[in-house]
Amino acid sequence: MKVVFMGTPDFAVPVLEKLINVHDVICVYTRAPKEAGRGNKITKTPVHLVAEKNGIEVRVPKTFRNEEEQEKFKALQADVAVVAAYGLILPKTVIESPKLGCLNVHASLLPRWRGAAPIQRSIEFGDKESGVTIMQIAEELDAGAMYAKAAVPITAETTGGVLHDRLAILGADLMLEVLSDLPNITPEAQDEKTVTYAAKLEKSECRLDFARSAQVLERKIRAFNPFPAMFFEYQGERFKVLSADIVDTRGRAGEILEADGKLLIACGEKALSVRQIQRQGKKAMPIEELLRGFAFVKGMILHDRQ
RNA sequence: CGCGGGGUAGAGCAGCCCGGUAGCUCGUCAGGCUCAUAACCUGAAGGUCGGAGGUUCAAAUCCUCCCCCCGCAA
Repeated sequence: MKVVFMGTPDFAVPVLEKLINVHDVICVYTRAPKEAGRGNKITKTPVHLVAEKNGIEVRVPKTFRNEEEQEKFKALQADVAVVAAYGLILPKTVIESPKLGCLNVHASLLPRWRGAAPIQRSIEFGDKESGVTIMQIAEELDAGAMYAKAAVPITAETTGGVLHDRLAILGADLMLEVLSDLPNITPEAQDEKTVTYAAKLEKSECRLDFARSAQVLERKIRAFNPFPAMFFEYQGERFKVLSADIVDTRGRAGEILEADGKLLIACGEKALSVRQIQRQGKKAMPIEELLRGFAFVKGMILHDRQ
């Protein structure tokens, strides 16, 4: 099939790569390169790089609102468009242009967790499972009828990063399955009553608020590992906490209960024993390693707000 | 030229500002103690202080350039 692919971040890469193996990807749309990272260097998107490597035409329109861009899309005469975390709103004319429509892969079991950060939110809110959904693109965000879903369990060890990578591959495989039998599948409408929304991740929610319970914080730490990562400040330095265990101990919220061999911090309810930590300017490491050369003062209170 | 931190023994850190025999915690090895142990005691090995120049009687430390890692902001 003649496929147009639209996607931007790492999550979209496995889908694109698998599509290239099986179908005729005639054009790739992605977000325009922009200044990013240290030094603010111009950086192409992960999808952009993969497309280039495979010699596929890359288009980076800023918007689809103008007719010219819409016409250019139609002129491709694609059989189907596959969209994965593209980041641009598609107007109706574009959605309806490919013969078999536009398919989207979304990293949740819709209608739960429509929106920007479904992977992290599912872990943060203690869901027992997550998954991917292949659906039609509709004008309303993530609201299209569903072709297929695949679920994966969320365990006490599931981090945002691990789940992200797993769903990216699962989504890619499921997308290919659906494409192979597309005309014979009848999409199922989403139950609007059970819709939830996954708000995008904000830096402001990454500061550890030790007044909250250890359970809530541990889930957030796990969901936000490795990115954007929860952190606390100690003597003006920032420390990311990549993983932690819940310990049944009490203390004043934010108090360093132990700092020798382990780092135990009291929370509003129970306490957190830090496992993986990253000091600013340093690499992530097990807490025991940092503690061999760096001393936290026992009894000090880590404030949630400065 | 976005802002900033860092590269010192296998690991984690101090020392650098105010040049003068390279140090701490852990690990490793050997021995001792112990019913025993990730415990304790004694001893040992292990470093061209990221690289290259420069200043100096003398550079981990001061100056210049380069390489690598990371945090922040976008």
